Amino acid sequence: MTTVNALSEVAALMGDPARASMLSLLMDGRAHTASELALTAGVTAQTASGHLSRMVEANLLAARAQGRNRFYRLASSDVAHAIESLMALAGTRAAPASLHAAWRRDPDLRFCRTCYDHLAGQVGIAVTDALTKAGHIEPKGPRDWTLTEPGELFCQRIGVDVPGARRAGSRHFARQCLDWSERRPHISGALGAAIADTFFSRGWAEKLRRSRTVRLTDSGRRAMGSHFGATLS
Amino acid sequence: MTTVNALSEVAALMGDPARASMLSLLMDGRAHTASELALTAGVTAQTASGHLSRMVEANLLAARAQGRNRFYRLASSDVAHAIESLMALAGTRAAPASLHAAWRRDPDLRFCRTCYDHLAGQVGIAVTDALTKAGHIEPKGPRDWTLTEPGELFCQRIGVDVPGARRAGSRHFARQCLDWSERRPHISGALGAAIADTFFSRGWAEKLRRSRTVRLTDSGRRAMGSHFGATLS
DNA sequence: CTGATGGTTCGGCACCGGCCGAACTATTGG
DNA sequence: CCAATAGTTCGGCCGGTGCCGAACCATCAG
Repeated sequence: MTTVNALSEVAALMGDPARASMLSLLMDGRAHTASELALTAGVTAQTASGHLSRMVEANLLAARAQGRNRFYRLASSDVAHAIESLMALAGTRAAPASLHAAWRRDPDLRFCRTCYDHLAGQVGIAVTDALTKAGHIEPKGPRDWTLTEPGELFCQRIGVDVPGARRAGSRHFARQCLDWSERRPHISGALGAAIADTFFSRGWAEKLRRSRTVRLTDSGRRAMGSHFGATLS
Repeated sequence: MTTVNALSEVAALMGDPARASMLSLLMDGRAHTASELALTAGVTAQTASGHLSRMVEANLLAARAQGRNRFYRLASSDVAHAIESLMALAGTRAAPASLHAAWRRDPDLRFCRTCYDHLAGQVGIAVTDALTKAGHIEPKGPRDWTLTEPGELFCQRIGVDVPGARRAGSRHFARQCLDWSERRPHISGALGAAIADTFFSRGWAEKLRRSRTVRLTDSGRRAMGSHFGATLS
């Protein structure tokens, strides 16, 4: 009963095209201003303002005032995860042919992107697969992983701040997040974020402006081979 | 762009209270009739019918007609996953399956009964699940199974007359029949009947008079364990 | 202080979509 | 063949909500 209402309320919030556009943009994990979000949603500022306050009210978004701007971001990685799950569903919808075309249209996004604050797409999957294959992470429960002792050493070696990730409050440490383009779980949670940080700080990857797309640098490609034993198409 | 629309469309479907109620009920993984879903959603049959066809259209649900009922179930585990993610956002856990009054009224019938000439109820489901899990039968088409080579040997070993079943005229050989109490498919058709015959002729089960209820004998319970690897409540 | 920019609140309009009554089809059982 | 039950389609009503114009705060630059 109550859970039903909660489900419909949350889903209804995501079900409006304008709000869905905003959420999509915010999937890059960054904070965006209200006017920026209004622009991408194709509505006026006052309409966007209404949408945004409703989503903050429902704990989908978090807002932060800075100067005369207000920045909005996803409230938690759980929100990002739910959105990814819905996008995965959209992939199964009717007319697979036309949808395939949509995928082809954005191969870079499928190759590597941010999902909230961790890596997704083929690169995210490749990293996750490599960690699994090497025994660095092991499934624990239906939606989590544990970092094994060799995994801990490996992370230390490539410069992932594991202690920092463990300190990350009540956040899940190593979570499975369903990748909508690859349709398989990649690693998220505090550890997933720490790994992504490593990719960016070591210059293995860089965020493209105004997009969730991430470009893997040449040194990033070499790192994928040497550290993760992965060959990317 | 395309992915945004897809996101909002899927979310909007889940965002209606009536549809959310239906999806919540279907989270038990079983198939439910249209009228049952209408009842729990608190809408009339015609309204429910509209909702259901829209969700089938969007590949959220799968429908199957049987007799004069239409059974609806979640189209895939991905759908269940997405719903659970949304529920997690609201901090509420998915409610456990609600028990139907009919189940409590006749637990024996629910445990084991004949469905025309084959076994149904928990035992029918357990047999079917065991055959599936062991790779003895495999789904073929929307409503049939094929008997694999190991399955053929297994049947021969426990004394199921497979050649006789194959000879059974124009009748379907191995058919999926939706179980009324378990709401999941069990095996019917000529092979299902032959399996039931084996249960009766080997003294594993016996029909109760003036009833569809079937009693599993002690040797039947042992057989369920040894041949089918199933533990029954 | 004044003007400019970013953001929110308010009020009213217009449209979408959920709902039901009524009528119709299909299956089952007697 | 008829009655009962399950389900769908059609048409029209009505409420919720997304939208914008206008007015109203807040911050910053000069």
